[in-house]
Amino acid sequence: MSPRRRDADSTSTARTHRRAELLGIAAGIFAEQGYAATTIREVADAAGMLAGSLYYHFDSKESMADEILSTFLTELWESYDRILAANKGARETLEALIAASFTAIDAHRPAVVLYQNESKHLALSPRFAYLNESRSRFRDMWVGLLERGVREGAFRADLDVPLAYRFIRDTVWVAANWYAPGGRLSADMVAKQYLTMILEGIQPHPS
Amino acid sequence: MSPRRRDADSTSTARTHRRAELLGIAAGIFAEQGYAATTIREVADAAGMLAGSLYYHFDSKESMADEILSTFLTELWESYDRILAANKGARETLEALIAASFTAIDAHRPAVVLYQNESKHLALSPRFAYLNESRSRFRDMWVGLLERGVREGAFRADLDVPLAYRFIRDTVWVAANWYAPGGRLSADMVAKQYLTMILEGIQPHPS
Amino acid sequence: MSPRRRDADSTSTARTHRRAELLGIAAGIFAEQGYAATTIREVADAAGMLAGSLYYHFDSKESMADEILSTFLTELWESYDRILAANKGARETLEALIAASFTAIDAHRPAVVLYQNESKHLALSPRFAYLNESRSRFRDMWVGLLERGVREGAFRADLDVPLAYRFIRDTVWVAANWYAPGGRLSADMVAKQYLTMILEGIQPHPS
Amino acid sequence: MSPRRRDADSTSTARTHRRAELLGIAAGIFAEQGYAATTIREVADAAGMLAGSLYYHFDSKESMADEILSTFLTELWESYDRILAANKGARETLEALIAASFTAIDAHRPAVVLYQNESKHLALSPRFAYLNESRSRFRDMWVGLLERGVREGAFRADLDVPLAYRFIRDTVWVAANWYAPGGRLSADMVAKQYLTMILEGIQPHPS
DNA sequence: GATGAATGAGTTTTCATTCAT
DNA sequence: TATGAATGAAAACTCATTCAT
Repeated sequence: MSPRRRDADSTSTARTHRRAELLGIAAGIFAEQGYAATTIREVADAAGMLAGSLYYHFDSKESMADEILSTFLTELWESYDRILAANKGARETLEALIAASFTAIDAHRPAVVLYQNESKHLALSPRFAYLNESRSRFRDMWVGLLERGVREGAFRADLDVPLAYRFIRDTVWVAANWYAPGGRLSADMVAKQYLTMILEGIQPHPS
Repeated sequence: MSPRRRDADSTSTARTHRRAELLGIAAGIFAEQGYAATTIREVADAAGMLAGSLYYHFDSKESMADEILSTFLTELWESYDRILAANKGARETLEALIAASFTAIDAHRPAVVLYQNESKHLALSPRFAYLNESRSRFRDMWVGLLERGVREGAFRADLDVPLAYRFIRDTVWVAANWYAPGGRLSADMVAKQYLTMILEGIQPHPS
Repeated sequence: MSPRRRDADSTSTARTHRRAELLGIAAGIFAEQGYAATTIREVADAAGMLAGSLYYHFDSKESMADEILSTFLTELWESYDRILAANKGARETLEALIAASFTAIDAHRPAVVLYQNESKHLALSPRFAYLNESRSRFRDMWVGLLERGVREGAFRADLDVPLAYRFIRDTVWVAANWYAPGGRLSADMVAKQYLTMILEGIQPHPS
Repeated sequence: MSPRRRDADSTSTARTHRRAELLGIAAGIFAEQGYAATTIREVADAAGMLAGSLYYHFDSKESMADEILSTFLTELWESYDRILAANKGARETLEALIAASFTAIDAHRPAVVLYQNESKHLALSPRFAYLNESRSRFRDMWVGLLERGVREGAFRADLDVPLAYRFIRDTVWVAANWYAPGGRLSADMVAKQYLTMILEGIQPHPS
């Protein structure tokens, strides 16, 4: 509206875009090589600029990882919260959560790999305290869901819930390490297959 | 010949012991913090010596990782080969392989974590070519086993074998990240539970 | 000639004003933090602009220091030269010089601090040769004055003139580090007190 | 006594010596060029080693400044405290404090210059909080002494004590900027001359 | 006049490694 | 066997400066 408004908007939008672009590049390399093993220069090279120039956009290497992870987790929890709010049965909820997780892997594969591989060390620094919080919420969500499912008869009565929680959590997220968007299997198909294996196992049905 | 012969022998044994001890310390820190994020000084500190002193025992940081990984893989394959040589049915073989894997996790947890997290990057260097070989053998073993199981009717006919291979591989090895020797569940018990989940899933049996 | 002539004039005046304003800001920060420890960005922030924008006004960081110092020294010497031209007795001249110095501190405190702290290093570069010239003139002026005062009986006969020169010089200029314009004591009052201490010391008069 | 005792001692002594030596070199360059304008490489060059090697001895550039300043201040206060404990009259105490200050300048000239030029900025960081404490104690000591002297009739009744405190403080410490150990005037002689100027001024005695 | 994005040279710092003792 | 002191290469980061818009 104001004559300067469009400028301000386009500028701020452009900056946001550039940041996102650079973070995408960084996330890819962090995921591929590991955070500690990646140098700022490698990221800058991939972005077509000099190492120092990255510091115009970001405070530090750590703040890049921070932004990658927090952005990813925010989006992830939005999708999880939507599912939980739907208040479906245990089985359907589990199904939706797993599908959402594979959708997240599809959309943010490098961020997932980074989270998977580095969150343990990063969480030691106060700046990354939210990683621990997220982990707790995650555990509570799954354990709660599994316990409800056992009560409701959706899951086996003799399920070791804490163990099953880890089983599912690991199994799903580690898939980010090999999942290739655009490969033989789409995220949806992998999700469906994994769901079947998790629910019914790999043995033939006795029925 | 030398009057110190007996001494020399005992020294050499002691040296072997010391190496193993140091490698155990190194593996623990590598696993905890990541290989690239761990400094030689941290390892030396934990061993109660100065950084330079480690070089009396080892050529380089890389050679420590090398020795940790190759020792672990050698042992692992010995146990796998024994199982494969027994020529049991697909289901029993899978059962034994998973049990052996958890036994390995129990005995070499840091090495497993190191393998899990770093083998991808390390394998790029020729020195670690054996990592790739092991990975291939591993995949062939599992894919072969699963295909045989499908043929024999031990596993579901509609199993996506490559996917199931990854499912099992990831699920088992990632457990090293949280498994605590001496915790609530022994390696054997975790193996049994995981086996049930892998074979039958988490749903109640329709039977 | 040009139809924008009047504009151009007012613009040029405005430019001069803006320069002076920016130099004032820069001088303040240089004085507070030290020249080397101050970044162009800090100056720009304080001026409400971006670092690059300062380069529209000034060639370089060095040229800012240059302009701050040369402006200050030019004014200072004008006031000194007026005093020297009056050809008064040694005591009265000293009195006037000290008063003028405190007036300069009052008017150009940051410039004085900058001169005090940085002239030694800056003077190494040819661009700042005038700092050395000023220093020499300064010394000659004071040593000459003190020697004359000793000859005329205005100052103690046993005065170590080079030492007294430094004593006075340091004592006066270093006051810039704590003098606060608008504080308890005006520049005039500080000058008077300092003059008394320099002339008569802090002991009571035996008279 | 113990066979390893001599080794341990000589080692630790050697390290202390080396540290002190390096700190002396660093202090000299810091004083000459300013702390911020001095690079670690310059210090290392002067010490005949590579920049990185300095980090075997010191954590950071800042910690070098820290150690230089704290060592100096500790020694300075030891000498001041000895004087204050003697409980002499105001004039004699002032005399002794000024002499002690010039002795400190003689022994630790670079540290004094560093303190003089950089303590204001450094004191902003919590690590250098002791600089502010020292400054307060310093002011209290001098103000107390001057007030006592005025009461006892040792100093002029109309003395502006806070101003006189600054006058003396600055006058003495700034001398570190030009004082050359081994020059025309020894520290003792400078102290004596300064003391005369401070007590009696530069005018001839009316007596 | 000012911005936003970059450069490039330099800074502090890190760290695997070496080596005389 | 281990220490203490260093090396040297590379890391993260800084900052004065440039320039198209």
